[in-house]
Amino acid sequence: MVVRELDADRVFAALADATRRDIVTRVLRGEASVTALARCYEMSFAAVQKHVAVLERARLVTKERRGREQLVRGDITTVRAAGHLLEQFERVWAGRVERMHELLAEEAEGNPEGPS
Amino acid sequence: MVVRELDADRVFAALADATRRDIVTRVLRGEASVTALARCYEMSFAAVQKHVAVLERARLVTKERRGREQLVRGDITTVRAAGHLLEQFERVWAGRVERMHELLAEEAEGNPEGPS
DNA sequence: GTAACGTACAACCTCGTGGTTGTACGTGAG
DNA sequence: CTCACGTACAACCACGAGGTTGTACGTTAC
Repeated sequence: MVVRELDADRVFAALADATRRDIVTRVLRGEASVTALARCYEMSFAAVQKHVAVLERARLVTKERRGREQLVRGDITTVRAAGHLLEQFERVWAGRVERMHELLAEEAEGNPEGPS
Repeated sequence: MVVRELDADRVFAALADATRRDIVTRVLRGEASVTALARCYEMSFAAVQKHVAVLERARLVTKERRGREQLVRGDITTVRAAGHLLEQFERVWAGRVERMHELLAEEAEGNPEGPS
């Protein structure tokens, strides 16, 4: 397996919100309970809980029960998987540039073996 | 300027759709008109047009009029900017690991100058 | 045991998104 | 000039996202 299947739709959608990106940053720095996270933002506990749920479905965070608390921690592997997807765009783009160079080279050489 | 201000919300939201990611791939490989793109997908022209508009607002693509056509091309710099944002998550995560190592080191040394 | 805490979830509202069809307008070809 | 083409945009619909409040349930503290 490629470490794990990446649900690109869910991951990018989850990252498309400033609050959620902030939550990811916090729990990447160190685990935190849902209520501890909720205290950081000016919105209801339920709202934060939903954000965490979105991040969990995207596998950007994991939850682990400890006593009556639920500890949330960031999952760096999913972040990396998203980064790799972006790198694929880079490769596509680089490939296009390479093809352009080939064309230019052929023209400069007077198309010795180019298409008729 | 940091090359240009990245609107993370818009960029990630734009990337959170398979059709739009496919469009980005195509126009990163080589420019294409909106109708040419529309022919690639089983949805109305207007729908594809909207997707392109979303990508344009996120600056993932640029449009340039040529005659009666509108040429769409991918903007690799925005893709890179998004990648750099993901790398910031990596750094946060790495920083946490580093701090963990410091704590372990202090414990191993018997906390010669640690907190009372 | 009881009370407070941390969590989960349902119901509800509003707004943006992704799709449709229809219409209008500028440009290029014949 | 005329007509087809490429594009733009408005109106509409269905659905999910993001927020709220209220309620319920398990767990810890006292």
